[in-house]
Amino acid sequence: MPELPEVQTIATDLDEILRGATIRDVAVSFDKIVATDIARFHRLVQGARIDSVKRLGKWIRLALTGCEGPAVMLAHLKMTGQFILGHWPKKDDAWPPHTRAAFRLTGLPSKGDTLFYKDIRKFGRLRAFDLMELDEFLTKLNLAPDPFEMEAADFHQRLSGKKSRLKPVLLDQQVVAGLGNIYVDEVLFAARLLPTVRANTLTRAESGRILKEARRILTASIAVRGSTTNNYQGLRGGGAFQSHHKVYGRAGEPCPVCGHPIEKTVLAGRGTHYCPHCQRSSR
DNA sequence: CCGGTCACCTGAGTGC
DNA sequence: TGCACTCAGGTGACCG
Repeated sequence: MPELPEVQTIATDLDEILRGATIRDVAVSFDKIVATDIARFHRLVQGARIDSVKRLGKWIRLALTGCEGPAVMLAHLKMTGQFILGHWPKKDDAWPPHTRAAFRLTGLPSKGDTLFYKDIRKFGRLRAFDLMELDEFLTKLNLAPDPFEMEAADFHQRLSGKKSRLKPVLLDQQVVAGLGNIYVDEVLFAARLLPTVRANTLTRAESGRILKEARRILTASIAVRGSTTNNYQGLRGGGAFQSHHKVYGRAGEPCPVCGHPIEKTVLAGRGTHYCPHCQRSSR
């Protein structure tokens, strides 16, 4: 579901609400959602204080202080994961629909005492680590910096090492973190480059344009709490950036720049939207 | 290294 | 109404 702006919105909200709270109870109702050893997950998380919540690419990172010292919970929402605040169910009450895990907290300002992790499609994953394990995991993940953290020269260098088309390269979280299917299409439209262009053929001006447009679009989206299509709900409702999408989800509609109908194809297995008139392979 | 396909899952929308 | 089919904001594994 979420890409950088949506994850940023969620992490910022969670940080504000959860910072300083303590996790009193943990319940996991779908075991596969926890991708590290589940008994250890409980040991690391139960009783821990939440020190901060931050975004890392499309990951959410909760810094914890538990009985065994510092720990970290990483969450990846994949397509349909959500964090929602609510109330710990009384004895026989059911969990809210699609609840996969729940964290009962003390020290919350209001709005309930429980953080629910919901996930319709069950693709999302929660992990808990001590700091050494985290280091090991992040090394394996090899996550690239996001567009705000990356210099233009570094970005150009990374693209110049890839023979593939721009679409799959920009989706690759080891090349640049945070972009997903919506924002890649939007960024390439703004940068006036076709998604089929080979990444290693770009000039510095072209790669610079991609990075600049990525920052501009992501910033604009964060300012309105991200894009909402189907399932995304932040802690305070959905975002509004979908109404600013120029090509994503607009196949057949006129291009906002030239009026030519927006086309949709499949590239790298993903629906890909573009204007064949405004977007070119070079120049 | 690259591209294509599938797997992981559920639900919404569409067309007959 | 019911059914079959397609598609969905992500990623990882597998194969040629």
